[in-house]
Amino acid sequence: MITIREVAKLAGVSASTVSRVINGTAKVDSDKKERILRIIEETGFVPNEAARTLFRKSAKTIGLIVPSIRNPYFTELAAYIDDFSLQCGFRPFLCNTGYDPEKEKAALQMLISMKADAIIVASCSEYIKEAIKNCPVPVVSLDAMWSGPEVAACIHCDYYEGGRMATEHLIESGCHNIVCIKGPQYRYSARYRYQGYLDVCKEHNIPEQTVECDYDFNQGLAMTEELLKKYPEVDGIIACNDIVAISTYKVLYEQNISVPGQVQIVGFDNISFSKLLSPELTTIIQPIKEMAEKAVELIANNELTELSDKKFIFPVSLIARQTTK
Amino acid sequence: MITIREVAKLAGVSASTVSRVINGTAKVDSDKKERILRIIEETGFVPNEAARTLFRKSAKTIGLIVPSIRNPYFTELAAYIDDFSLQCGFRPFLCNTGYDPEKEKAALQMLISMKADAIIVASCSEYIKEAIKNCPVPVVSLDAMWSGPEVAACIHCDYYEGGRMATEHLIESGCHNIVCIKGPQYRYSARYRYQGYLDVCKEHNIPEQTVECDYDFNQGLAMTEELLKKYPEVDGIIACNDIVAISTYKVLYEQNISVPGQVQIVGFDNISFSKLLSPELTTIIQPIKEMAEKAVELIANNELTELSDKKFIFPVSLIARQTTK
DNA sequence: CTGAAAGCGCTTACAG
DNA sequence: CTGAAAGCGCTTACAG
Repeated sequence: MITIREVAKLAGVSASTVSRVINGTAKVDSDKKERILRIIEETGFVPNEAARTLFRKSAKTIGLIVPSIRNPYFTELAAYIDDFSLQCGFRPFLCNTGYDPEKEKAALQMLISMKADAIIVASCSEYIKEAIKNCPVPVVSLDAMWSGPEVAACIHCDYYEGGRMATEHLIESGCHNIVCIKGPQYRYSARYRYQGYLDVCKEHNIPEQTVECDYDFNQGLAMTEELLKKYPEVDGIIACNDIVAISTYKVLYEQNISVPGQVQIVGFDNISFSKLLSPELTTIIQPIKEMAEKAVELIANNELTELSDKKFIFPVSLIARQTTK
Repeated sequence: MITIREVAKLAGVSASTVSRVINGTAKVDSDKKERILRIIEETGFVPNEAARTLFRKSAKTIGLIVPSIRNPYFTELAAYIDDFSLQCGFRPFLCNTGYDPEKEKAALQMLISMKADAIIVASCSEYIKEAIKNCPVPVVSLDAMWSGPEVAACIHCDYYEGGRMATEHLIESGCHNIVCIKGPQYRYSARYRYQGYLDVCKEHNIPEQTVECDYDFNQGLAMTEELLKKYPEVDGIIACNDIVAISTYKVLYEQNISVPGQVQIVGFDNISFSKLLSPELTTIIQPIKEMAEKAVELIANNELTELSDKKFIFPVSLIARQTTK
């Protein structure tokens, strides 16, 4: 691979000068500039990023740690972070953890060693807090209600209100027997949505009817069957996320229970697939795009220096489609 | 950030020695070793990857360029490449191009500048060939039937046979009026699948009935409506991929045309979503996992040095689910 | 078994 | 406007 020194030699100038035209960091005689540019073009020279990173102590990259890229919710999140990062002149670096706390730590470590400028952790468990504590680069928590000084900023949406909205919508749509498939309760998103459901039930004097389920398709299948046995009168289901809502629909479909005729369904997340389904899924929208944008913006604008505990809570909304009346 | 020199000083040894224990690259006195390890632990020292990369001229990373991470087919591919790369001691680096040739080139350039050890390009158009030609690192083409010396290896599956299988399955399932929604014909995958359909039609003396459609949901919606007008007698549809198959199902669902009762559908890809749908989608399976594994394996085992034109063609298979009888 | 030295390829004060 | 020098943090011959 050709180096900046060789380019310099070919152009009859010093490496400093070549560097200056590449980076536009100082005025350079236009003749020389042209020559240098031509040589770069001809030789296909590209600066060695490792050397640059070593010098500036920054890789100009934003790390993103997600539990699973296979989950379309995170895929979308990643896609937005990707776009915004690039737009802001950062390389996005995506790490999958498969929900494994050890891999979360490993990813964090790797990103640090690569001189990432900031790290966005999406939907991580609290286990990682410890590891984040002495992280030398700012960490932004996305889609998790962390508080505390570990994290430079915390961006999430109003899970509680989402839980309320879903329940109220079902009531307004004529449901009398609402069952909540509550998500994994060690997660804030699940806990707060459930609380929203609970409060609306109390306000309306409706009994609490629940089963619990991970954010997982197959478990969604199993829990829906259980739900049907436990609450045969059900006419409305709040699924803990869209994936589980899709399992729910599947079980209902197999059992010839009409949706939304006999049972109505609401999901959470508005993953892109939710509107490809037939019937299209009614769901709670989290403004993923805006949240992703905010995260990158904070990093790019360097608003994380005096860090500690910035919080950004985004509103949710309900989109009524075909699984509710 | 603490450096290896500071660790060395704290441990009362030289940087060389610390380096040796970190990399296990030579015997070190066990007392010193222990001391060094303790200091590393205490200080949370992590080696600067940029410096390492600069020295060894390799970032120990595998670049992956895909058209769109939002497409679940590529997401799955990326997830497998991710896992396998990590297992082989490489960092996976994912780049999205949004089907933009300029971004493909930019991604390639970036990966080169970062000293990636190899680059996997998935489903790229032929435009990128030119850029690949003088790529200093080996490029593996995945899911595209490129030939030629630009590429160190070419991994894809048997598109033609896939096209045949889909058609034959529909015929065996009792279809008499099969319409092929052929994919974008500038893509090998689409071209060869279409050819397979064509040949089976000829063999069975069935008329060719087609519309053309990008690998895109919304266009799939539009083309299905067109198809229904153009061929009102249709009783079997071959969609160019699973996403389009899902659009097709949607249009049929909205028009109260029963699937598979009145119209049967076959897709291509077996994206994870295809079996979450109700009814579950009959589709042609490409062994994505095996293809991803092969790509990483070639790179990790350094079988690409004498490069040029290694070809690996994987067999496809059909999985009959609920959209065919 | 261990350390001093050189070098990976860049960039930016520092002189001029 | 431009070049020589130093340094970013590692690793590996090279001596010992």
